[in-house]
Amino acid sequence: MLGEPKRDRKTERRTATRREIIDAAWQVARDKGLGQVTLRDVAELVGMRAPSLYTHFASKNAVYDAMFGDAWMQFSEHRKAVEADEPRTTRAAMRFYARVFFDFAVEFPARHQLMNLRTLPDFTPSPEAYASSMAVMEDFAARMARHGVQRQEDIDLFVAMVSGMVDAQLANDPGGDRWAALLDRAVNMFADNVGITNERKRP
Amino acid sequence: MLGEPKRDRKTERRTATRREIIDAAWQVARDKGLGQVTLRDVAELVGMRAPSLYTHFASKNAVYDAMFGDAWMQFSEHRKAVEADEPRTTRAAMRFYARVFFDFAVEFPARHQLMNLRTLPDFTPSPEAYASSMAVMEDFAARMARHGVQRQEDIDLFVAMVSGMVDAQLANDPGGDRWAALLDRAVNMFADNVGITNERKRP
DNA sequence: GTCTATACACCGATAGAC
DNA sequence: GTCTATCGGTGTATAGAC
Repeated sequence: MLGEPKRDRKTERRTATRREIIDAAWQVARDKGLGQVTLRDVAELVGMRAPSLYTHFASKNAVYDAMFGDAWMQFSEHRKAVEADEPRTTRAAMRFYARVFFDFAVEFPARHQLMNLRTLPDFTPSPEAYASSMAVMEDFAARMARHGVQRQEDIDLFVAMVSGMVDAQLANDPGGDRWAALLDRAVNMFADNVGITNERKRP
Repeated sequence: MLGEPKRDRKTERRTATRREIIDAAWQVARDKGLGQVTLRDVAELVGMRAPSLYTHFASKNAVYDAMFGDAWMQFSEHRKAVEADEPRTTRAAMRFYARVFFDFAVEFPARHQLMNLRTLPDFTPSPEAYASSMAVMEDFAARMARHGVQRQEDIDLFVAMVSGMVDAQLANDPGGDRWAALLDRAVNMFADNVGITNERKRP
């Protein structure tokens, strides 16, 4: 009797197709906006008809859900990719965290909208997709803890502040740097508030 | 010969109908979400057919534009209505400004989305509508100036921070108070940063 | 199993009768 | 000024070809 093949080629093909569909959806979102993603446009980019997408996703919101999880995965990988540049002193590290998040968000507003706002009709991330968001937040909290910032309220304040800078930048000065130029100051303001008194190094 | 009538009854009726349409659109936005506003639903609420709305507005985005201007008018009037409660000391006044804005936004997320985010497909406020937003901001800047906060960057930082708290509250803890409870702390953090050293009174 | 063809209900918008 | 009729486009669903 033959054993099972080492690799399940059928499953591999399915996940590859899902990957293609998600990438196509990102491209449409980047070109036309998050809310302007239509299944017909996505299907055309991957060389299919719109109804065929239902073979791979149960609904359009299921595509959004996969994109939500994917976006936080992207951020997680991007953070790892720039990890070598992370400064060793506390305040500089915090400015770095904020800048990485800010630039990532502003570079692709539709993705930021999906990740950090709840403006899509009838879409709420599934628990599985939300988990990838939580993983990033917990990783961030751990880094902040190493700098002596332990409390959840501190993390919440930092995140809301940086995200607010992003939204102000996108809504009131798209393409400019009016709020980007204020980001370092905002982080220093936060560092003062949580009692970071010097540029002490991490252990 | 008869002179012109003192009041233009036809114009009055037209503006009254526009008012009815805008109010109906707000009701739909509150019930179903900003992006779920359909001309058919709005028309039904005012007792008309959808195409008849085009007699009063050139497009659906023209309705959104009128709502945008109306929303900032609403905030302006609400601010005046609570003016008597404004504390006389600087930090308390700033906490008050933030709280008034925060509560106004959280009470009606769809309105906040229209006022402070740019997530509606193909909608950008017209210069006329944006002017009512600018008027509110200039009034706010004047109040902050009386407390010794003069620079535009300071105002920008304050606004982005408070708006960020609103979005974090709506996206990550809808109906709760996780970020609402951090608002006073955020304002005090800002006051420290701009050098408000005491609870000095306004002149 | 995967995809195509087709249909449905709804959307914003326009044309033209009255 | 409001109506009916209608257009192209949308998300969704199902039947059936291969």
